[in-house]
Amino acid sequence: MLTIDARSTEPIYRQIINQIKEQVARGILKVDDRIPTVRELSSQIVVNPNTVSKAYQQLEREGIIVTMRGRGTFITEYIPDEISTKAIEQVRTQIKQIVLEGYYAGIEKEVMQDWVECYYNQLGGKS
Amino acid sequence: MLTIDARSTEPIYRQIINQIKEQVARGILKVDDRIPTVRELSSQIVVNPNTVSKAYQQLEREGIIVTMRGRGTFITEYIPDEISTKAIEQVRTQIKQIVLEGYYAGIEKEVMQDWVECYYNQLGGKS
Amino acid sequence: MLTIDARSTEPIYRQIINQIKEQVARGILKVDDRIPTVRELSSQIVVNPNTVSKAYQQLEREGIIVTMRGRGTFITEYIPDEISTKAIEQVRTQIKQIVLEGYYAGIEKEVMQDWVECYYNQLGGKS
Amino acid sequence: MLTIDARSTEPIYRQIINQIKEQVARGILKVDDRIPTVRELSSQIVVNPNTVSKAYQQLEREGIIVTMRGRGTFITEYIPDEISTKAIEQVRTQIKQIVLEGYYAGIEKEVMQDWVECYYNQLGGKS
DNA sequence: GTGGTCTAGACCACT
DNA sequence: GTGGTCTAGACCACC
Repeated sequence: MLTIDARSTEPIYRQIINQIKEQVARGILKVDDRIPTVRELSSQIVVNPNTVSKAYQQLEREGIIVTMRGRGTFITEYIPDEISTKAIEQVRTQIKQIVLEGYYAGIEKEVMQDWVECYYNQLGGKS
Repeated sequence: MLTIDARSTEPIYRQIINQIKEQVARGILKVDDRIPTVRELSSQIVVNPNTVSKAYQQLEREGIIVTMRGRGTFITEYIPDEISTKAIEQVRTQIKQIVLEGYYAGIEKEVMQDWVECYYNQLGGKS
Repeated sequence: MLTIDARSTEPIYRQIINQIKEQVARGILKVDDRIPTVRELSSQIVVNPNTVSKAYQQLEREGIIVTMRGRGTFITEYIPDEISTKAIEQVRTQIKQIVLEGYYAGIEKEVMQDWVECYYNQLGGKS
Repeated sequence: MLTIDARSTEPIYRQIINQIKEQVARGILKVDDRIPTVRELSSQIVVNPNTVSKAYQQLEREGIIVTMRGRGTFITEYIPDEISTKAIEQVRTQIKQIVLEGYYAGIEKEVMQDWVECYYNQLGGKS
C-alpha cells in the first residue's frame, strides 16, 4: 500500500505522512477506515516502529487520523481547525520557490499549471 | 540586497542561492554583474562565511556565477547543461506534493494556478 | 447514563470512574442506589468488561461503591479515610499546571475562578 | 534550572515542557534568552537527548521557542495563533475534573480559588 | 494486542 | 558543535 524510498532525502516519516494524506484526499482511504497498526506497517515497509509512530502522531495532530487505545488507528473526518493563514502562506512561498526552479529547468509556465490541474483533479474523491 | 531569515527552516545557504537565482531570473542581476565577495556578503547579512561560500560553490556548479581569481565573482550567461530530466522530474514531484498541501489548506486549484502565473511572469526579465 | 468518548485521550476506565463520582457528588446517585453490573454496563456502553471491572475495582478501593456478592454493586457512604495530604497535594499540583495552560490559552484568572465556582456548586447535592 | 522527577507518572518530556513554559510565563526566561542545547540539558538532568529533543520540538510547535540550526535554541515572542477554542475547552474540562477531585479530597471551594489566584499572579512577569 | 515513553547509540545536514 | 532522523530494544498503560 505504501512505498518507501529509503534513499530519498525526504525523511521516511514524511513519506508515510504524505502518502496517507494523499490516499485520504484521493478517496482511497475513507473515514472510519482502519489503517495498519504501527507494528504491522513497520514490518511491512521494513522500518523502525518508532518511525511509523512518529508519522502517525503527526497525522493525529493534523486531524487526519485518530487512534483508539488498544483498538487501532482510524481515518477521521478532516475538519481544518480554522482557515490557517500560516499554512496558506507556506504553500504560496513554496510555489514561488518551485516556479523559480521550474524556470531554471526550462519548464513552460503552462506545463506547470497543467501539473497543478492534473494533480488537483486527482484529489477530492469521496467515492 | 539579500534578506536572510535565520529562523526559517530553509537552510541559510539555500536562501542565498534562491535569492540570487531569483534576482538573476528577474533581471535584477545581469550577466557580468559583480556580486559581493564571500566576506563582504557574510558580514553584510551576518552569517558564517562558510555558509556563503557553500552557496557560491553551488551556484558556480549550476553555472549561474563564475569566480575569477583576484577579480571577484560574476553573473554568467546561463546555459542549461542539457534538458535535465532529473530536474524536471524533481519539479513535478514537488508540485504534486504542494498541491496536496494546498488542498488540505483549502486553497482552490485556480488560486494555485494564479500563483504559478504570477510568479512565473515576474521572471524572464532581461531589461 | 454514562457517555464514553472512545476518541478521548482520557482512558475509558477513568471516564467511568469520573462520571460515577460526579453523579454521586451531584446527588444523582445516592447511598444504597444500585449501579449496573459489570456485564450490563459493558454491553450498554460497548466497552470491554475488563475495562468496566477495572473502574469498579478502583471505585471500591476509594470507598465510593461496594459490591455484595450475588446482590450487585451499590453506592456507599463516602468517608474519606483520612485527610489525605497526598490527594490534596496532587490537586494543588494539577491546579498549578492548569492555571499555566489557561494562561497560555489567554484565559483570565477570574474566568477560571468562575469555573471552579460553577462546577463546585453543582456538587454537594444530597437531595 | 530544571528539576526532573523520574518517578512521576508525568512523562519526562512533559515535565521539561511545563517547566520551561512556566519559567517563560513567570519572566524568568525572557524573549531571546538562549536555553541549553539538547545535549547540555540532557546531560545536566541525566536524560536521553531524544527526550529533551522531543520536548523542544513540541515547544517549538507551540511557538514558545525557536531553534536556529547550528546556533542553539531561543525563547521567542509568544503570539497565540488565534484564540484557540479547543485549548480553552480543554482547560475548562480539566478544571471540572479537578474540582471534582478536590471535592472528594475535602478541599473547600475557596481554597481552590485561592490556589488559582496565587498561581496566576505568579505569571505574567516581564521584569 | 494496541500505542506511548524512554534509552543508547549512530549518521547526517547545517553553521 | 548544533539539532534532525533513524534504529534496536525495553517497559508500561490501556483494551
